[in-house]
Amino acid sequence: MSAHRYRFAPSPTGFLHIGGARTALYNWLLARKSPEDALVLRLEDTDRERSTDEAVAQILDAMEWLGLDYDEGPFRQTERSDIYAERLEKLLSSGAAYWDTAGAGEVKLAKERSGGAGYRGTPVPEGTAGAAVRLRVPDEGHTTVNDVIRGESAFENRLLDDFVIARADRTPLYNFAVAVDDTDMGVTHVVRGEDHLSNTPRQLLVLKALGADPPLYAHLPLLHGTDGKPLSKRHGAASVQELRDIGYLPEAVRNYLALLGWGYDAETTFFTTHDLIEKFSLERVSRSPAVFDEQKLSWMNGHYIREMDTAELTRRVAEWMAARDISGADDPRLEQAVAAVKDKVSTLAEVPRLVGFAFGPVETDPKAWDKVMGKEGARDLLERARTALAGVDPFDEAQIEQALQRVVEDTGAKPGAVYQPLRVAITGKTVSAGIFESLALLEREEALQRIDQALDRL
RNA sequence: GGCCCGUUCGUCUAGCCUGGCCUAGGACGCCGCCCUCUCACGGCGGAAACAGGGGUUCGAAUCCCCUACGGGCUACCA
Repeated sequence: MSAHRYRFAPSPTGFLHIGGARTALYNWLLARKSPEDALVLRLEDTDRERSTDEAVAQILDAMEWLGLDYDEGPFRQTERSDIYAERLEKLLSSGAAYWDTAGAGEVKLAKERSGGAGYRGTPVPEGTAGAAVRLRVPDEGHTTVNDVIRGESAFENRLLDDFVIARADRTPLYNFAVAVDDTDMGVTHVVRGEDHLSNTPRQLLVLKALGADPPLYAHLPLLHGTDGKPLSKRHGAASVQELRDIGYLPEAVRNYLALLGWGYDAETTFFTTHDLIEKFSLERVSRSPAVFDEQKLSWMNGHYIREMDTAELTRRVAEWMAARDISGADDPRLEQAVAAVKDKVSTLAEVPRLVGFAFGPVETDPKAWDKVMGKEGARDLLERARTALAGVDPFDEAQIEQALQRVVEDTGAKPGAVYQPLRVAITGKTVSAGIFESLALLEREEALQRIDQALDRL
């Protein structure tokens, strides 16, 4: 059995968008299928402007968070100029490539005259003003892309231009550089976005000129936004960094991303990463674009949170809070707080939102106050609840519940009429964790104090 | 314009290759009911799709053709 080498090539713009993350994930899943396979990370950074070291570091950081490790790389295009120079020379001396002075305008003109046939240049000596290197494309035959997902697509050579593979200063262009890297790095599988399908014949032509065997290609459908337009930076594409900030779990993101454009069977929705590695296959990848739907991600994330061990979840929440200087990250009651809201949240960010009251002063929402405290009998019930709570010992959920239920029974009030004023008094909001849990979390002294404060205001 | 790719519920998809088991299945979302201290969670039920038109066939979501629509590429960007 031979080893496979998968190539993942993000643009290091400091921004790993959802589509890129999915491509990374698919490559990673494939490369992890067998121990001898490898994931090669090649960075598409001919564009020096955007690919600063900092931007590269951000991409790598996002991949690490997602749990996508690589075996070789990151290879930066800017650091491989020797290799491209050598291959370029080889093509030039064999006549497979030549210097030509035509610019975009001339190419367009020539194509119009020839009725749409591909542009063919006239070789000039190196150093001629404005000359760049073009690859000689055959006039006859087809260049056929054999795609694992889409099958065969044939492109007529006659219609393809002799395209530029290097600038006047011999720096390589994308279609050349990438093909050189594929052979040079021994890449066997290229799994990338569909936007590269039309570039593939050009890369195939370079490979052929170099006398190299092409890798296996798989072009994934693009990802679209909720408006049905392709996702792009200026088009509200979420990045994995943003997903991390909002409080998504990497395992949930992996699961969700895997399902964007791929399905295993009619009913399986949840996959452990182990399952994914085992079950994922390119043959089952969809051919049409998928829309990134955060609602479903959110639901799935909630599922992962509920399934997670509370201690582990607490660790994640603490880490998330600490990274954002949110108070309570190192509070010993955090685990108790997490347990109280585990069923209610769908992201890590919602945890401090629901239990933050326990880790800092009450911030009373005026609307909540008016709505609840303005009700008939609110003050009286709050007072009775206070009295009942003062005698609870130990001050734990079970005892608190008993005591408060007695208040409900004795007064004949609706449970909500007793609990809501209490909730507003101690949390400042109408929405929070369960009232018994919230009270216990606060502990008696603090709870009573907050109730007294509320009573004073009433 | 040329070339290439695509089109199943609002969304992600199963089914398509190897026509009949599809009165098209599941999930998110939505609506209703139940549970309930708020919000959630959970349970139950519901509305909701084969882009259109021609063929082939006893039979087509599945095979063929056309049209429409969407997208990509067509840079001395990647």
